[in-house]
Formats: sequence, C-alpha cells, structure tokens
Amino acid sequence: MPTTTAAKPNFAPIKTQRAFEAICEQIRSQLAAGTLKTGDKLPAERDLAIEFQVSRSALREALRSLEVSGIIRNTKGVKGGSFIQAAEPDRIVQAMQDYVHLGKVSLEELTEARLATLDIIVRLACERASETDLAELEAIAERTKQETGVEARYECAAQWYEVLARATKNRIYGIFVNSLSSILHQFVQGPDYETLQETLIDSRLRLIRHLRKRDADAAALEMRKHLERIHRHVRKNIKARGGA
Amino acid sequence: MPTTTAAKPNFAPIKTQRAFEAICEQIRSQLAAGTLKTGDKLPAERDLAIEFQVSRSALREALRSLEVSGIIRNTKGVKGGSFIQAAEPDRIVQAMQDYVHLGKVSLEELTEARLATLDIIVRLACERASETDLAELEAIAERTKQETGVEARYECAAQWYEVLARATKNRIYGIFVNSLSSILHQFVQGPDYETLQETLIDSRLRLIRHLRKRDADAAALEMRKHLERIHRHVRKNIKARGGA
DNA sequence: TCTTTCTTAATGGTAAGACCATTCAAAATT
DNA sequence: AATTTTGAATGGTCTTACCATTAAGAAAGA
Repeated sequence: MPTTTAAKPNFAPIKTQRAFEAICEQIRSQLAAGTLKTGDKLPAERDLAIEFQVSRSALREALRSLEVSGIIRNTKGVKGGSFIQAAEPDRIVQAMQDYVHLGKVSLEELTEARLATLDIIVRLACERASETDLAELEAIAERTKQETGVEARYECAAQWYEVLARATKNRIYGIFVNSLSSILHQFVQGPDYETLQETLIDSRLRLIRHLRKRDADAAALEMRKHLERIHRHVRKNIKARGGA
Repeated sequence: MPTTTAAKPNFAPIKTQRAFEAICEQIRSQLAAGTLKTGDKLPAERDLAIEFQVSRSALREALRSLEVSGIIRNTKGVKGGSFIQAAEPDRIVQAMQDYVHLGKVSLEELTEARLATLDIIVRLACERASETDLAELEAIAERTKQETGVEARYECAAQWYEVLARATKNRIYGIFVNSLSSILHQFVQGPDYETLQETLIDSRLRLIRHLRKRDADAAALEMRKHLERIHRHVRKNIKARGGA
C-alpha cells in the first residue's frame, strides 16, 4: 500500500437519527447499565411518549423494534404493558439462519465451525463437567435410545448439546453450538437416518466415559468422528436433493 | 372443563394475530416464494396501507419490524421507499449484544470464549492465509502505529480481527469474533491504554511473522499472550469502576 | 358469607388525517 | 449551457379518536 493519503478521511457517516432509534438506544443503554433488567415493566405507552417528548406512534415504533429484537414483550389490558424479557438465544439463531439462507455462508463453513466449536466445548466440559452434568447426559442418551420419531430425536440431540455446552459453565458456547446445530438440522432430513442412529448411542456413551475419565483428547476425538459421520450424511443428502 | 378429554390436549397456543404480524407474514412468504427478492421496491406506505386495508400506522409497524429484522431498508425522498435488502452480519452482532445484556453473561465468559475462538482462527489462518491477507494485516499494523485517537485505534483493531477472520476462509468465525469483540469493546475505555499500545504493535508484527512461517503453535501462543494482557487490563478497569 | 355478575378504568391496537423534512426530476431562469 | 427554482413523491412525526382486552372492584344474588 504505497499511497500517501495524508490522513484518512475519518468522517463519521452521517446518519439522520430517527426518533424511534434514539428511544431504542436509550432503553438499550439502560439495559446495559443495569437500570433495567429482566421482569421490569416500562411505563405505559402514553406516559412514555410524554417522558420522551415524542408522539405515541413514534414511541410505538420503538417498542415494536424492541419487541422483534426479543427485548420486551407486550401484553394488553390493565396490568398489561411492556415487560423486559428474559434472554433467549432464539433471536441469534434466527439472525444466523437468515444470514445463511441468503447464501452468504456455505454448508462447508457451517460444518467446519461446528466441528471446531464442539472441540472446544468437549475439552472444556472434560475439565468442568460436574457429576450432575454427566448424569444428565446419560439420561438423555438413554432417552434417545427409546425415541423413534425424527422430531423427538432431534429434540434429544438439541438437549444433548445444550447440556454439554452447559457443562462448560460458559453460556457463549451454548449460543454458538445451538445456532450452528439448528441451521444444520434443516438439512438432516433424509434417508439413512436409521443407520446413523445405531452408532449414535454408542458414540454418546463412549463420550460420556471419556468425560468421566477426564480424557480430553479421547473425548474430542470421539466427538469429531461422530460429527464427521453426520456431516458426510448431510453432504450426501444435499447432493442428492440438489439443495440450497 | 368437566369433560374427560379422551386424547392428549395438544392445543395450539392461542395468539391474537396483530395486524402488523399478518402483514409481515405476507411479505415474508412472498420473499420465500420468490415473488420478492433482493433489490425489489415495495409500494409506498400509503399505497400499501390501502392494499392491505389497514391504517398507515399499522403498516408502518410492520415495516419497522421488517427493517429491524434486516429484511428491508427505508429511504426518504421521491424515489425513496422500502427496498428488500441483503442481510448483513450486523444483526447477529446486535442479537448477541442484546443477549449478553439481558442474560447476565459474565465478563469472564466473554473473554474465555474470545480466547478460544481466536485460537481457532489463528491456527486456521496459519494454514490458509494468502499473501494478500498477510500484506493486508501488515498494512493495518502499520496504520495502527500512526493512529492516536481511541476510536481510531479501535477501528484498526476491528479491521485487524476482521481480516484475520477472513484469512480463515470461513465467515462464521468472523461473526463470532466480531460479536465478542464489539461487546468487550464497551469495557476497554480506561487508563493505561497507552502502555498497552506499545506492546500491541510488536505483538502483531510477531504474529504476522509466525503466520508467514506457518507456525501455528507460536502464532496461537502470541495471540493468547496478547489477549490475556488486554483482558487483565479490562478486568482491572471493571473493578476500578465497579462496572456491570 | 360466599359466589356470581356487572361495571369501570387502564392499557395496547388500530384508524384517520394532517404537517414536516428530504429527495430528485423537471421546469424556469440566467 | 449552466444554474436556480419549483413541485411532487415519500418517509417521519404528530394529534386525536375509538376499539378490544384485561383485571380489579362494586353490585347483586344465593
């Protein structure tokens, strides 16, 4: 980069602040500061509009924005209002799904990221999993054995990964792996699901044993082999269907 | 309900459909069906309101909802309107920020996840970084040396991580590390930023050298040491300010 | 006293109409 | 030909009004 460019322009992009955006910012910052927290109730729309010195319609657009962002929930009637919602990763998952659906991310990228993320998770879980966590994992593996419906099995898998992520005592990993898994799940439907199922239970039981022995390398390897089986299956079905 | 209820309940949760939700659904379905696609322009608000037979305020709430979902973008003036837009990862970052603020994810969790994620990124970049990537990284490191403002430096850091993530040829990592960095950035303000800055440039240059030699372990170690310096700094400032 | 029904106020949801600020093309002016 | 002015289209905001839903309290009935 041989250029001279005395100083870079460094202009801030002008951006006419709309009223509802300013309102959202204020509420979000109060959330970040802790002034507002889950369960709190915002004043009524008419009162809030007066407080912000905007019209009710402008305020409502702000509330609508916060609602679709999963921050508040609106209920009608007296004793109704806008309540700060508990955090749910659904919005993140949906945002990632939208991103993927617009073709910005390939299946290969998803599977690779999932593999790497679960490698971290398994190794951390190996260090930190409590006996309660392990027992929960065993219960899920046991339940998976009995479920037959495709949806029920997916539910089991989701729980499996959730508990596994929880064992790391770090919620961030749970978000990551949940997002990736739920996106990949849309490709999982297809034949040969039965044959995968057989090896699945054994693989999970082996993984639990490795976790109990705190053998991180063995556990990570077991997870990797399992995921690669799944991903081969997914890739094959994608080709067969000429999917997205 | 005195009856026996022969079969299992299986009731769908009642959910009063609000007007703007119905509008969003129609537009989303037209997107899925391909009737609407990126770049298309929706009719003007007043016309759309007539077409949907709703008031303009109800329609605007629907548009607002679609806008914060990243589906449309609104511009003013004649030749303005609502345009279907391609999704950008900003939404994901925003969703993760909301989640952290709502969900009491601790600073420790954030830093740990960032460390682990960047470990993956560095190792992958070691394998896959092209000469162009490396040159870009060098240019950024060089520019960082000359910037003095806090915001300008953060801009450099953001670019640094973005290019680094791009070198992995996997966009998912970029999303992850962007989200974590932007959340952590809110804590970075504070004293002692100058002393950190000195070591920063050297650390980055060393990292680039390791990447060039394809020495993954050395590169990962360099990154880890750097991040741990940063995180110690952040933690200290948090305590000093009694922050969130 | 207890139960049921009715009233009522609070709140979100919707409607209708008006005005402002911005934008850009076309007309008017130099 | 270049510049300025005009004007219409469009999103953003404000105002006012009314409707639907909800829950608490009052009233009525047992």
